[in-house]
Amino acid sequence: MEKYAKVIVKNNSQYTDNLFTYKVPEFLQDEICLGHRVLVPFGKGNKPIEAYVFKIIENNDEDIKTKYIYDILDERPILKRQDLELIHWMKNRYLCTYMDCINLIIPKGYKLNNYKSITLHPSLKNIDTYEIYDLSEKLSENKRFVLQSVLDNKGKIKLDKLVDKKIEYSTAVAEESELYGIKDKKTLKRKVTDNLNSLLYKMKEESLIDLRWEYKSIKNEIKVCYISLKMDYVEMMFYIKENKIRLGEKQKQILEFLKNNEDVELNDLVQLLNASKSSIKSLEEKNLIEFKYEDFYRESKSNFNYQNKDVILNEEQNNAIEKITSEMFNEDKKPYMIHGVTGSGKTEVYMEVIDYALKQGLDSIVLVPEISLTPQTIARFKNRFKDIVGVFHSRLSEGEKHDVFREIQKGNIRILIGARSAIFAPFNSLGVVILDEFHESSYKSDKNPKFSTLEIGRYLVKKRNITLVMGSATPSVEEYYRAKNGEYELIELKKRANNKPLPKIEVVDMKEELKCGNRSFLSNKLRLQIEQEIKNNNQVILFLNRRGYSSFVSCRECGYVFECKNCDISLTYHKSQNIGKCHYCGYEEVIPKVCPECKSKYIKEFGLGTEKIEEEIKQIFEGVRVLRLDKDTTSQKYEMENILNKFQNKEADILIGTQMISKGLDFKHVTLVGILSADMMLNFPDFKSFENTFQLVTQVSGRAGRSEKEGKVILQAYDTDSSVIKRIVNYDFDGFYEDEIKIRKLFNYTPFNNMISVVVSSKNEYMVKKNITNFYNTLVYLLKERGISDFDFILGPNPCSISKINSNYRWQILFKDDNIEINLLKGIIKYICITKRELVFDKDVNISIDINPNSIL
DNA sequence: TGGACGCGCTGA
DNA sequence: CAGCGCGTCCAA
Repeated sequence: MEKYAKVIVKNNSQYTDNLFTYKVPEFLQDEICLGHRVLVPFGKGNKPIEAYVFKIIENNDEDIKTKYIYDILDERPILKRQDLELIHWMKNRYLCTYMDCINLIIPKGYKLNNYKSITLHPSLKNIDTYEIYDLSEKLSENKRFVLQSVLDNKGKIKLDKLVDKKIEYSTAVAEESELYGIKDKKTLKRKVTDNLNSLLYKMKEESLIDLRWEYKSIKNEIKVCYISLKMDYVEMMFYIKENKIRLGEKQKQILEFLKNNEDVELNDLVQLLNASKSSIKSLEEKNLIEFKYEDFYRESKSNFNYQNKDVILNEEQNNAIEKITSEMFNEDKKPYMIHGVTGSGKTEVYMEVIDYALKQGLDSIVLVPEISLTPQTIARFKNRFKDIVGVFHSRLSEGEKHDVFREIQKGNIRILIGARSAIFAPFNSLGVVILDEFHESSYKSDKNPKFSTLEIGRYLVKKRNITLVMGSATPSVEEYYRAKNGEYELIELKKRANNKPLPKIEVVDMKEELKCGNRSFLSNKLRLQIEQEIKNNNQVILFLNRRGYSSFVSCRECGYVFECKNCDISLTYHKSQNIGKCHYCGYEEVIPKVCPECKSKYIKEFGLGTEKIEEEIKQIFEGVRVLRLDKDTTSQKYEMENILNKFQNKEADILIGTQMISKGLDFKHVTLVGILSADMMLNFPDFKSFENTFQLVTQVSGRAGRSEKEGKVILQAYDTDSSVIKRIVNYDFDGFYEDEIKIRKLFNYTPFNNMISVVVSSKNEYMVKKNITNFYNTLVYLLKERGISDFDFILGPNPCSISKINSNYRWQILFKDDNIEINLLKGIIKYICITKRELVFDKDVNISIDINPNSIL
C-alpha cells in the first residue's frame, strides 16, 4: 500500500495556492496525520519548505509525478481537523489563499530557516591540500575565490556567508564598491547572490563543488532551567569521597545551598551565590546535580492598577445571565445580542457567563476592539479570574504570541482576552465567545483573509455549538436588523448598573457661536462648564476624532495644499515636529515657511486636531493639567497605561482624545464630556457615516457620570438640525434604527444586500485602467454566457475615492447582489481573479477582493 | 513569489 | 569564453 499526502505549501505565491501531492515515505506512514507540519522538497532545486497536510490518501491514480515528503516537523499536528474545515470555509467565503487562512490560525513562532550550503565535491574530498591549490591555480579568479572560501571555512560554507565574503572582498579590491555602482545594500546583495548562484551551478557541473539545501526548524521558545541535587545530600558526600571527585569552593557552596533548596532557577543561583555557569555545568557533568527545563511564559504584564468595585447585579443583568447559562448545552441555540446602554454592566454579565462556563469545564474568548483592549479591561478580568486569563493582540511579539498559544494548548490559560484574531486561539474545549462592542469596524479584518469576526463567531456557533454573546450599547444597524428577524436572541439592558440616569446631552449650535463673534473651537457654554467642573474638583473628557494639529496645510495666496507624495491625501500637520504626516502611508515632510508654488509666506493650517486642542486648552485655562490620548501620544509601549494611570490618579483635569477614549474607560470623577465637532464624522462620504457618528458620540457620552456623581455631555455641532444628532440627544436608538434601516432599504445597502469590492492597484496608472477594464469585460462576457444581461448590480470601474495610496493607483468595481445570486457572483469573481488570474491580469498588479467591506474608499 | 536556467551582450 | 544582466518559465 502506498500513502500519499496532499499538502498546502508555505510560500507567498498566488500560483501555488492548491494541494500538492507527495508520497509518504515508509518510515512516516504510521506517524503522519492530518494537520501535520511537514517538510517537502519544492521546485526545481528541491528547496526544503514547510507544508501542511490537508488530506491523506491511499494509492494515487492521478497522473502526476510525486516527490517524497522529507520529514514531519512537529510531534503533534499543528492544525486540528476542525481547523482544516474552517480554513476551507474561510477561503471560499473571503476569496483568499489557503496560506492567508493558515497564517491566521497556526500557533506563531515556528520558523524554518533554509539555506544553500556549499561543500567540496566528493571527488576532491580526499586529495591533499597542495593538489587543491594546484587545481585552483588553473581556475578563474571567482572560482578560486569560492574554493578558497569553502576551504577556509572547514570545508563547508553557507551561500549567505559566501555572499558577504564576496562583497567584502570586492569592495576591498575595487575602490568603495565602485564595482557595482552606488546601490543600497539589499540590491547589491541580491545581485551578488544571483551572480554567485550561476557560478556555483557551473562549478557543480564541473565537479568542483557540491551544492545542497539545508534547513533548521526553529521554535521561538525560552526554557527555564531548574536545578536540584541528584541524590540525598549525605549520600552524595559519600559518593564524592568514594569517587574522589574534586570540588571547588564555589561548587561546595552550591551543593550546600541546594541541600536546603530544591528546583532553584539557574539564573537565581548564579546571582545569589555569584557562581559561574561553567562551575554549575561541571557539577552536572559530575552527575551531582540535575537540570530540569520548563517552558517559560513570556507574559506581557501591565502596570495598571485597577480598583475593584463591589457589584450587585440588577434584575436585568441576572435575567440575561440566567438566559444564556441555562441554554449553554442546547443543541441549536442562537447567538445572543445584548443591547445595553452605556454603563449597564455588560461586562459583569460576560464575567458571570464565563464563570459558569469555567465551572462546566469550558474555555472562553473575550474579544474587544483593538482600541479598547486597554489595561483597564484586562485588569478587570485578571482581578476576577487571576492567572488563567491570557491576553492576545497584534502588538505582542512573535515569541509572546507563541507562548500564549502554548499556554492555551496546555490548559493553563482558560480565558483569553484579545483583538479579533484571538478568535482563532487553539482552545481544547471552547465554550463561550464574547464579542464586546460588536458594532466596531475593527472586527472586520483589513488584510487577507478579510474576515468578519462576527461571521466566524456565527460559524463557531453552528459548527462547534459554542455560546456567542455579542454586546453593544449601539448595535450596528445590520446586526440589529438580524436580531429583529430572529437570527439572534435579543437581550435588552435598559438601566445603568448604578441606577443613575444617562448623562444629559446638550447641543450647542456652533453657527450661533460664530454669529456672536466666538471663532474659537470652544463654545462659551462648554468653556464655562469646564471651568465649573474643574473648580469642583471633577474631571473632563474632550473628544475630537482627529489626531494631529490640523487636518491640512495650505497657502492662502495660491491655494496650494500640501499633499502626500505617495497618496492622494492631504498631509495632516503635526506642530510639535513641524511636519506634515500622511496618515495612510506614514510619509512625512517638513512644512516650509514659504509656499513651494508661489513663494508667498501665507502658509496656514486649517481644520482641527487633538494636538491643536491641547495647545489651546492650555492657553485658555491657565494652570490646568491636560493629558492627550491618541495614536501620536501612545506610540510607545506602556505610554497608554501611563496616561490612563495619571488620569485615574487625578494627576490631570482634562483628557483630550480621539476615538481611543470612547470605549471601555471608566473614570469615576469624570462629570463632563465635551464633543467638539460632531459634524466632522457626519459629513464623511460613506453610507455608514450616520451610523458611525451615532455610535461614537453615544459611546463617548457614556464616559460621563459612571459612579455617584452625575454626568453631563455638551455636544458642539454646526448642523444641529440633523436627524442623527436629535436621535443621539434623546438616546433614541430605536428611532435612529428606524430612520437608518429605511435608507438602507431604499438604497439597497447591507443588511439587504451583500457588497463585494474588487480593487485593482499598481504603481502604473495605465496598467490599472487596462487591467480593470479587462476584468470588467471578462466578467460581462461570462455573465452573458449565463444568460444575464442586466448589469445594474455592477458599479464601475471607477477610480477609488482615495485614488492613490502608497504610490499605488487604485480603481474599483463594486458589486451588490441585487439581481444576482451571491454565490454565482462570487464564483465568477473567484474564477477570474484567482483561478484564471494570469489570463486576465498582468503579473504586477494587485487585486484586493473584499466581501462586505467596511468602507469603500 | 522566487529559484533555475537559458540567452545574448561585452570585453579580453 | 568567462562574466554578467535580464527575461521566462514553473512548481506535486
